[in-house]
Amino acid sequence: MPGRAAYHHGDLAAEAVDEALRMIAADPSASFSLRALAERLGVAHRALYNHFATREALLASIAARGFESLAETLRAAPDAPAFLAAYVRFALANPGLYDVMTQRDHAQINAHLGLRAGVDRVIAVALGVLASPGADDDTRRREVMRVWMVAHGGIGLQRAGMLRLRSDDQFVEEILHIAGLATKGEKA
Amino acid sequence: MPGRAAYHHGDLAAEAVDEALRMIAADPSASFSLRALAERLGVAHRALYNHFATREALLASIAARGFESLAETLRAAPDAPAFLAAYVRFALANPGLYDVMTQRDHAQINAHLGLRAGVDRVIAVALGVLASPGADDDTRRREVMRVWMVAHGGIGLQRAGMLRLRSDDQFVEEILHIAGLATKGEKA
DNA sequence: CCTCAATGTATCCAGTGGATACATAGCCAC
DNA sequence: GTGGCTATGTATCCACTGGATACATTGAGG
Repeated sequence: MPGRAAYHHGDLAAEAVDEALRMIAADPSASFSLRALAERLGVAHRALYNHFATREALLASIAARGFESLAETLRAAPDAPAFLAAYVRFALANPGLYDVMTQRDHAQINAHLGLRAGVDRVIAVALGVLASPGADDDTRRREVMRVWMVAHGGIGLQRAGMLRLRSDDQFVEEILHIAGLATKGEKA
Repeated sequence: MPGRAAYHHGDLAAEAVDEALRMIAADPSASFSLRALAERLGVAHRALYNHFATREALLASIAARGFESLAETLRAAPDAPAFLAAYVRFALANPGLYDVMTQRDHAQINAHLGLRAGVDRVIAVALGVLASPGADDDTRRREVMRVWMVAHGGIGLQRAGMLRLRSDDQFVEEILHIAGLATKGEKA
């Protein structure tokens, strides 16, 4: 449980998440290991279990931080094309983190308070930028989901090498086109 | 490599892929293990390495079979809504396999011949069903990519529990709506 | 028959997530 | 103070993983 001050180490829970984020950013392809994290923190690997019940719980906390960070990034987007571009660039710039964020198990998202909150913040920002102000809730939700699905799916396909696009810049331009949010003439 | 007839076991390579598909279908959440597979085949776990250089190579072969199977399923779809519905249902019905298919590494897809071929077959079918016959290649490709991105992204979000849709049927109906493909009597 | 390469086996290794048992350190009640 | 309580961290073990090396078996072709 965070919030507790320093006993031996000084808030190990927070430091663990910080260091894990650094490790994941440094080498997204390497699978994240509790032992490697513990070694970097100069701590017995078992110490982490005093703060996170399982490895998955730690990953959920990392994901939560990722969604907070993503929401903050997206909040700067003035319109739909900027939103989509920012989302895609975040995912491509932080592939390991994006995986941790989006590959959590169904149940975990609702179980982990911070994670649920992070996801909801992203959705809230999206509703503000992407949805038509006057429309009913169902329509607004669908407008958001459409962009989200295109973005999430496009990222997955791009990273899997299914698309034949060379650079990430090219991909961003292309996905704006595909989503119907062309950079010049754009619709809702 | 395959093609070789029975020495001790009878084509172990083919049997390994078959049995692996069964295991993945039986328990998608369980992480696939070479030892468990070998035990089911009644063979030393190291024997598999005589046919597949690494675990990833085996997974690539599994993915190739998955794409073949998917292409065959999709070929029956008469129009775009049916195509999208069939794709989504395939993924939701075979979650473990779909993960193996879509989470291969970029380089692997082009390295593994069968895998590349399987992906291309799916794309070919998609072009036939989803693209406007008269349009130029860029437009046709984008039409396919748009549906593919919505499908792939939607599946990922649904499975991650990001959407709030209860049943898979509900999800199929919703994604047809979101993709702008009418929801009249379609069912797979 | 006899060689030889393909195939399968035995055994080892380092690394993993996780569990149990124990040591330590700070806080509070007395 | 002091003694206990609980949160924290450590030591050690376990079953399991992917992978490597060394060896046994098998069957086909000379």
